[in-house]
Amino acid sequence: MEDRSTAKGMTRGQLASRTGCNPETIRYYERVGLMPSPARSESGYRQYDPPHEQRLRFIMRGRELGFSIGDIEGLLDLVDSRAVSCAEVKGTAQAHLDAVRDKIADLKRMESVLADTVRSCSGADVPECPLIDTLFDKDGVDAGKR
Amino acid sequence: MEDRSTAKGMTRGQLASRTGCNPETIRYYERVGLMPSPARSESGYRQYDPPHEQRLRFIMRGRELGFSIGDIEGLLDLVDSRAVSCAEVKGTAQAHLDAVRDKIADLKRMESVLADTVRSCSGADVPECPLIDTLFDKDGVDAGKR
DNA sequence: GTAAACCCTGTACTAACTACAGGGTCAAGA
DNA sequence: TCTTGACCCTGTAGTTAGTACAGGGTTTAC
Repeated sequence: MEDRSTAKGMTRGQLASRTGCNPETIRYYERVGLMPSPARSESGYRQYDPPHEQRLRFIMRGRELGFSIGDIEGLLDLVDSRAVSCAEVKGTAQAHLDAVRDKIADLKRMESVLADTVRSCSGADVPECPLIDTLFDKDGVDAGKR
Repeated sequence: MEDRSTAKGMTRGQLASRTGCNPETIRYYERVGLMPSPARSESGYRQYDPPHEQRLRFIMRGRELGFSIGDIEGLLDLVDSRAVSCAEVKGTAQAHLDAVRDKIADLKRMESVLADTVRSCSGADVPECPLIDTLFDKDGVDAGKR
C-alpha cells in the first residue's frame, strides 16, 4: 500500500468546513446528481479529493449568482463533456441575467409602493391605516407595468 | 324562501375569474386559514359573497407586494379584530420594506457580476469561456458585501 | 474505556402554490 | 330525455433548494 499524504481524501465534514457549505447540502447535491458519488472508506465514509472541492465551489458560486440547480447542471454538463462553447454558456447566462433584471424591476415596484405607504403611515396608535386602505382599495402593484 | 338576486353567491370558479386568482389557490387560502370557509349549496358547492371577494383581493394585493402568508394573516387579524392600529401595521410593513431592499441589493450585486461576465463572453463557438472561468476561479459574489 | 464528535441512511419538513385522480353536479343542445 | 362538456368536490403528490431530524455505526482524544 502506498503512503501518499492525501491518499485518504477529505470527509464530508472536512469538505464542508473548507468550502463553507452545509454538510447536508453536499449530500443533497450528490443526490440530485450535481456532485459525483465519491469513493468510500472501508467503513462507508465518503472520501473527497481536490477535484470534488473545485466542483463544489463551482456549484456554490453558481448558486450565489442565482443560477438554478438545473442551470448549473447544464453548465457542468458542458464542462464535463469538454464541449464548452462560449456560445452556449452565454445563452444560459444571458437568460438568467434577463430574469434577474426582471426580478429587480418587480422588487423596485414593490419597494416604491411600500415606501410610499409606510411614509403615509402615522405610526400612531390610531385605528385608521393607509396601508390597510391601500390593500383594500387600490389597483395592484402591477399597474406600473401597463 | 326569499328571492334576492344575489342570494346564491358565486362559485369558486366565478370568484376566480372575477379576481384573476387561480381557483386552486382559493382553496389553498381556505385551507391555510386566510379565507373563511364559505356557505355551501345543497350539493356542496362553495358560495362566495362580495365580502369574500374583497378579502381575496386584499390577500392578492398583499402577495403582489411580497408580503408572506404569515404577514397577511397578521394584517387580516388586525382588521378582523377591529383593532387596526397604524403602529402595528407600520412595523410589519417597515420590516418587509427592509427585506425587499436587501433583496434588491443582493440581486444588483448578482446583476453586475453577470453583466460583466456576459460582456466578456465572445459568444463564439470556442472552447474557452470566461463565465466558466469565473465560476471556477473567482471569489464569491458576496465579496462586494465586505 | 468511554464520551464526544463525527459519519451513515432514510425520511419529513419548509413556502406558496399547482396539478392531478377519481369521483359528483349542472346546464345546454340534439 | 339523453348526453356532453364544463364545472365542482375531496385528498394527495409534486415543485425548489435545501434543512433537520431519528436511529444507528465509527473514530478520536483524553
